[in-house]
Amino acid sequence: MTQCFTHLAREKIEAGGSVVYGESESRLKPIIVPCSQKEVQSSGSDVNEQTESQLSPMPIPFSQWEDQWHSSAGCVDEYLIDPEELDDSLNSLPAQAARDGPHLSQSCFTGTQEIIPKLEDANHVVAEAGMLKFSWQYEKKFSYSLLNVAESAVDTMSFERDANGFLELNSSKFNCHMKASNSLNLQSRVPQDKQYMAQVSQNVMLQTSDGPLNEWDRNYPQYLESFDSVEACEHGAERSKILGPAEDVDRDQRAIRRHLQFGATMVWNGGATTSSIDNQSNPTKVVVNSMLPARFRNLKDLVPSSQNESIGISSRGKPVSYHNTVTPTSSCPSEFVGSTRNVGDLPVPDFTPSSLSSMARSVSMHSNMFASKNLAGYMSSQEKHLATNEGQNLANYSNINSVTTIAAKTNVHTHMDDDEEETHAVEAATSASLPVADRFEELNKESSQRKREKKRVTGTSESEGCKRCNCKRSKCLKLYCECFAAGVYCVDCCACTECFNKPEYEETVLDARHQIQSRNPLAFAPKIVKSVTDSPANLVEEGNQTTPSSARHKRGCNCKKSKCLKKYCECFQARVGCSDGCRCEGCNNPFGQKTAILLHNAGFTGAERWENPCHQKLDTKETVTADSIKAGRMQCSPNWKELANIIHGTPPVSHQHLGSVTSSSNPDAGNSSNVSPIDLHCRRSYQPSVGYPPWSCSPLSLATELSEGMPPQELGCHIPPYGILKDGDTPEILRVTSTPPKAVKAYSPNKKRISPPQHQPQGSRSSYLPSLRSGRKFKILQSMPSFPPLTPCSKSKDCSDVTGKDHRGGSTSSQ
DNA sequence: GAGTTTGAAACT
DNA sequence: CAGTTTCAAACTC
Repeated sequence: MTQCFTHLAREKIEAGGSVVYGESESRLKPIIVPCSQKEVQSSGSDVNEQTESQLSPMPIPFSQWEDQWHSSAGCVDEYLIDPEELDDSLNSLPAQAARDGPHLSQSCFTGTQEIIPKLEDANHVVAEAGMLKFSWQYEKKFSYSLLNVAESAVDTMSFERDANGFLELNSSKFNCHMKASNSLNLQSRVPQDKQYMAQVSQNVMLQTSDGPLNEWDRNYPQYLESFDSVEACEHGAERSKILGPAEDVDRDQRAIRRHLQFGATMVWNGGATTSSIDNQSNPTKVVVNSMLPARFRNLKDLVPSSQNESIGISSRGKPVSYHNTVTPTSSCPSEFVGSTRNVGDLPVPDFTPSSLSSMARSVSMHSNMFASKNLAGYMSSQEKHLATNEGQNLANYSNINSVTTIAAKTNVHTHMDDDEEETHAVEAATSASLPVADRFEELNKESSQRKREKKRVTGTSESEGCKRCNCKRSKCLKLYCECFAAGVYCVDCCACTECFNKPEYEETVLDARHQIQSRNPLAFAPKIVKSVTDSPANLVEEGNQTTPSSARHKRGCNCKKSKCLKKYCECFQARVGCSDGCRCEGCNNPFGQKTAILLHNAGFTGAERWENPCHQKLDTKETVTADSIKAGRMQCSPNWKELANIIHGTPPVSHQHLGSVTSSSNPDAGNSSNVSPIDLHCRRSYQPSVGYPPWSCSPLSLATELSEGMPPQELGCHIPPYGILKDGDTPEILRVTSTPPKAVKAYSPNKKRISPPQHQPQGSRSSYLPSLRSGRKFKILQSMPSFPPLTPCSKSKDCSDVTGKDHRGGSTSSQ
């Protein structure tokens, strides 16, 4: 699938406290322009002119970036939005921004009242070649990790304000040290043969003016970059194919468009120039490849809201007042991020109730004051209910003024129903003159009581689309807590006690997250990973939920007694099949069983081997029992298996470049026909990269990419041939490679991947490649040190995060 | 709804 | 890093 990433149609450019909307004038230089370079980057629109005076006096050394990577030819800007699709109000945004800019800068930068919309947690994006761009401002903390699949490198950068209030970025990976007063802009060109998975998390701290909060609220979207602005474009991809019938899309998007403003921008500009150009000429061919529901992903959604555009259309076609727009962030919690599905050739988020719930939860987390209430208008009633509650209460907790509250209520009144009483209570509390903290405590207490009562009545809050935690002792600051693990704050419907996973305890939450991430940098990554290009044929439907058949649990389960037939099993719970990464016993996972094969090869007699059926194609020397096949146990995704193999084969290579490994060491070598595309993919991806361990491939990314294959699945999914990827299925990275194929033969996962750890003699792991199961490999990779934190790593925590002492990960495998 | 089971997470 | 403990969800009655 030819895919490139572009950025949203209209860049919102913030510089020095002003909002600048990048228009077509910057097409050839898709950079979020720092103020000082604006005149260079753009041809000078009215907007720019008007806001120029507001620009920060501190330029961002973009030139450094450009010196290093800039290739305008390689990053032709693309504006995915079709002007014709923009309604008048949207089309007027730039001018409007120009009008608002100065005003906003005055009202938003000088205040003293602090509001802390949470834009915490991750947005996981897998992107191919292109231009990664960030633009943000006002953040107190911003961390960004980039997993370079191709180079097997992990970079973590952190951004924080220094003592002088300057935003500071340090990154050795990008050879960058930047400071800026109000905003930072960063871009990183992604080579075409590279593929990244980026994880961004941030906390945004905004200060409001002494002006009306609703004013701030209204303007907020213009100050926050669209976070979820990773866009992919694909030739021939019809918009309707992606987003559904245009009519529906328009309706939905019109309604939701401005409620998805996010705290930062993460933009990929299409690196495939040809595609970019084509897409530019045909902006309707937009492939959205991010974590938002497709219906939210039209670029319109990313266009900042404006004061003028105060009327939208609800999902029910009713006008909805948006003048106090809430702005949920698209920074999705991991579980939602991992929950995408495909429509056509395109990945779109899973809209199952659970996903929606996750989304709603993420909204609450990421934008605690910007309720999900608007978003809720596009959810199922259950989800609306949830979002309404969360958003509403959080909005109030966040010291939104009564005007906003009332307006917010208006927005969601159609779904208030039995929550109305609560809302009133919240409003009352909100309007009271209690300190925020006290108010929160009070509300929290009441809320807890209510939700417990509610839960008692309904049996489970989940029936309300509100599946939340019930933590008693973890304080919701450990991964035990589902909310915390999902990267969202606990909300009203949680039944937790002593909960610290609330906006009020931001620091505590962050500390806890750092601590956990220090053990496992990817602890908050999606547990379920899937191919971003998973085709609809790969969807396993059951009930209302759709799970990509190629999706797998990142780390695998470890079930012993449940046989992966109960929700104890994380794979089962996630409705994905088990894979090599699983250490389960007696796997009967209906979504796909792990393949258990008894290998009778000499030296491995008696060892239970978890085999990849697709390896049959790769390694004919290995024996797979016919019974296993008959038993339908060859259910794993070939790609997934390959992932396991790759992972298996990496660390023991002893840091040697895979490409330098002679093919003679590989039985597969010399017979390229036996090498699966995935193999090629990964092997090519493992091209030596200076300074980076060749195996340091992101398991998540790999998994995501590798799972493109069509794993045979039960439940009636399409079952393509093992190990065979159609040309169209071949990831671009497979086609675009600068590494000679022979380098691929560096290792054969098959030949050495033998037995699971528990059957292995201690200490013998290194003697043959893979003895490690992928689960453990995942952990290994997760614990893999990041790029030499080139950066001073002001955040020692962050540094430690990636230096990873997480060697514990596989410990559970021994259970 | 209390008690039990289960497996992930955390700890040692 | 294997073994153990803690934890909370899932499950059973």
